[in-house]
Amino acid sequence: MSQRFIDDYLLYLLARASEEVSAQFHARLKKHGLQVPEWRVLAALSDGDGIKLGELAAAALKRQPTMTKIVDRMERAGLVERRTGREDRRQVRIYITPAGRARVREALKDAKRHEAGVLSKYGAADSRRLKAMLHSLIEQNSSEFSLVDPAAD
Amino acid sequence: MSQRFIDDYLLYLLARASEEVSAQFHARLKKHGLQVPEWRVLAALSDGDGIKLGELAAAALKRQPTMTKIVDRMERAGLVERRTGREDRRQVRIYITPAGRARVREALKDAKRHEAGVLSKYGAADSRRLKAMLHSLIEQNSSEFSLVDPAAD
DNA sequence: GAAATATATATGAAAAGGAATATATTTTGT
DNA sequence: ACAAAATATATTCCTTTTCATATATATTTC
Repeated sequence: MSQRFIDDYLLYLLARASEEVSAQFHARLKKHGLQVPEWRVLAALSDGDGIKLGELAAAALKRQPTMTKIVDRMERAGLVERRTGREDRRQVRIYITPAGRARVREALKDAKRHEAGVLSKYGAADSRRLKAMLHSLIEQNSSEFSLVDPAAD
Repeated sequence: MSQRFIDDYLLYLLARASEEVSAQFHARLKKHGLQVPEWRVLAALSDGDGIKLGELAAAALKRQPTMTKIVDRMERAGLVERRTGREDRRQVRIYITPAGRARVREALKDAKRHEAGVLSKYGAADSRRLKAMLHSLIEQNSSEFSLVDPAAD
């Protein structure tokens, strides 16, 4: 048992667990020709089109100016498209294209398979408990403002 | 209850929980004049000097070339110093300076206070369970190779 | 013991990210 | 209706990180 502060420090454990668990899957994303933020954007859009750019930034754990650039890239690549909001013309709503949908399909399968693999080491009850804890941490610690500017490091 | 895939997807919950919980503390780090990677380096060194640069990269969840540059900055700022390994002269061992130790002291207090605040919403038993789960995820999913190149995204 | 291989860190060009600010649109107060 | 404030996104400029590769030292092999 290590005595180092960081080895039992919640924030470090969360960051490290996220890194370690994600690493394998993120390697697979490359084979689908997707960067991590692109994957998150497509995954978010795949069950609900027409999200505002700012909301998409929050969903993908990026800041708004960063998301502008990500969407620029993805629009050039033909994966998503921008449409100006009909009611509020300041808004930019993002839609997934057929090409985007095709690209994300296999990645989604991989994601589900990978998640099942990770959780298979724990029982259904423990898996539920883990997710419940994470949900709770997210709710308890997300400031309302973080919707637009999520990772105010 | 949201039905979106990502809202119950383990990798997303981990990343988001890490972001949300860390955001408040990372804001405080700024007031200590520390960037997140710098904080992680000092925190790691504060309970065990003389870590190899590569190990430090793994501890701070960065890649080795990135850590070279972080240490460059921190060395210029007088927070750490490099010493060539005595046995193996390829190695570079990193040591915290008195200035570095002084700088990290208050941040460590803040970190402990903040962690206690986050966990206070859960009982001692649940807190232990959460940390145990995270430890388990880290162990189960860390490839040996990831020590040198941790976040092989 | 010299050549080949492995390991640890450094470097440089390019990409990504962040803070601050600009622009466009909508809302609010009077 | 008009100016001021608020909101949504884009742009600019600068710092940080990454990828690929180079360099230096160690180890192994023949």
